[in-house]
Amino acid sequence: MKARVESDAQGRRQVYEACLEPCAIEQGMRIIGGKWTGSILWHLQDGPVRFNDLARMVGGASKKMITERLRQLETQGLVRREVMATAPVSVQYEITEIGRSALGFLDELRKWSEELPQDIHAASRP
Amino acid sequence: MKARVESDAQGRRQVYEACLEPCAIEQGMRIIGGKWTGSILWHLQDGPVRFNDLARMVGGASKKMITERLRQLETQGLVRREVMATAPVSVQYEITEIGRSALGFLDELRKWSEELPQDIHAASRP
DNA sequence: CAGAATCCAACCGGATACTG
DNA sequence: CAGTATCCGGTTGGATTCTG
Repeated sequence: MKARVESDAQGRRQVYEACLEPCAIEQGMRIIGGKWTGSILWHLQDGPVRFNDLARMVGGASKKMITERLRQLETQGLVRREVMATAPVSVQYEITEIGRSALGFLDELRKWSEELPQDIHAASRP
Repeated sequence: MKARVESDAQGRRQVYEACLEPCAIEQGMRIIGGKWTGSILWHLQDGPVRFNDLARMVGGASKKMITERLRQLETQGLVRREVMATAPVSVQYEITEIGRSALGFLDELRKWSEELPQDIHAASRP
């Protein structure tokens, strides 16, 4: 999992590349690190939310983005989609148990992020 | 921080958009969610590492990427760069206290990712 | 060794307009 | 309401080559 650098008997350095592929951290980031993904899961933690409400809750994201992320989360099994047979049609999104299992460190991330010196966020813009 | 959907006395739904900007989760992701960023920090946790060693440890990343992420982490104060006056020149990268404070949930992320059903990772490719 | 420079194809994501 | 379709500029990131 973690690569090491050591020196052999002759003092030559050697890199043990134990983290070639797949790296769990990178893999995990590709699941919940996408733009808006974390926010979407976060806003689903208290129960099902309808599409347009979700789009409003995740401030700044376009409906196109919300749709794409939701589709991805659905195929990954982190979110469940339910169509209510009403008129006009209503669609609910609900977090699954797998999705819920990510909320723990999403909260860790939130706390970490909030406690950072403010200028760090400023320095994070391209 | 978290948006809510409620119904008023007349039964009309209302979205309280408490998560407009800045959203701590998104902000945090923009710091450590970048490609290779997590891996870089992860491989610095046991002490300073030289540039080329780091490039080998973070499997799959080009030197260009490693450089870019390291520069970003440096301006954000998560990583410290030290040039050793040797010949040929040697450059060390060391994690700072702020950077170290991220290792906690990076490890949470790693554990979460490792315990996921394998096919989820497969479903995460575009 | 530790990058910088350049090139370029692929992808991302916002804006806008349209639909059942 | 809950999307889909299309356009399109900007960014990303790999490959390659060069340097002190």
